[in-house]
Amino acid sequence: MSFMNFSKITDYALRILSHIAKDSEKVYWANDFCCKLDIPFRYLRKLLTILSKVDLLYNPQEKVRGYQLSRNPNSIQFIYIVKATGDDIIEQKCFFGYQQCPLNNPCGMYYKWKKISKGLISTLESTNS
Amino acid sequence: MSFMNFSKITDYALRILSHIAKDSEKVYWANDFCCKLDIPFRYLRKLLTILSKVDLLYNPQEKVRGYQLSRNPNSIQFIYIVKATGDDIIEQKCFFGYQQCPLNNPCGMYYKWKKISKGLISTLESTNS
DNA sequence: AGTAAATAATACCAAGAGGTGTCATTTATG
DNA sequence: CATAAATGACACCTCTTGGTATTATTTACT
Ligand code: SF4
Ligand code: SF4
Repeated sequence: MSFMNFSKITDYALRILSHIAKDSEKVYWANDFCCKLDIPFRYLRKLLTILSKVDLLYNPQEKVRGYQLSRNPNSIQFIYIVKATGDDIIEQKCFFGYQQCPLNNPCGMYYKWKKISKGLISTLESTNS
Repeated sequence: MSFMNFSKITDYALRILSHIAKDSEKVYWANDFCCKLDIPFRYLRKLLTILSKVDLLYNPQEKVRGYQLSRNPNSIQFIYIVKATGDDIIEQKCFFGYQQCPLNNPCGMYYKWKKISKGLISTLESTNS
């Protein structure tokens, strides 16, 4: 029952990385996020380890707790976060949800949908955390 | 794991109504759809009764089987179908998925997201089955 | 050293979407 | 009228996402 939505996990990842980017020198703990970002604490903790594994976050030093961005915030495009958390941004999806187009020629929605899709993707590519 | 997707039921409804619109005089049976439109038969049957109840389809005459559009195909905008099958197209959704914006001022994504959202909605409004 | 706190790992749980099976009813058709 | 086919209604199932609980481990701090 949704349309222009990311999955929850993507929403949360975007919130976290965007929040960290505001002060990317600081070392953050799970506690720093949960209240401000409206993410259930246990789920947040799970998510943080996921983000570490896909190399968006890391523990800054050996034997030190907490998280930082794994690289310069300017180089983390939103689209990378979206893809890393599993949302499939497909360049051109069928408006009717067909896996395989049953038509021989593009239907009336083909170009309109493509245009929207392109705009969306380029926005996600041109913005960073 | 999805982004620019409708729900399955919306996809199916779009396929059905779009298919009927090609020859809106004909009276259709469930059988006419399932093979061509790639919808599981039992689910299709359930969906057809739903579409009848929300007044997108109707049984053309009393005591006659089958389905037709309930009105002129030109007057059935895609956005109406999308809404009727439960997908919530909200005029302006938060990019980060917040229910309530935690910021005082619009964030960097506000206007970009709004623009995409508007384009999407106007496309769905300006196209019909 | 000893305790508190942060994290990792793992299993489990809940709700909803998508899909199937069954049976009863109703109409078409011979 | 009798039979086949289409439909409606309803229960049930499965899989994924989102979320919780538990336990163990590791580091910070006194
Ligand atoms: S042409 Fe139309 S039906 Fe075919 S894949 Fe493109 S959007 Fe889908
Ligand atoms: S300003 Fe940004 S964070 Fe606030 S509701 Fe709009 S998109 Fe969401």
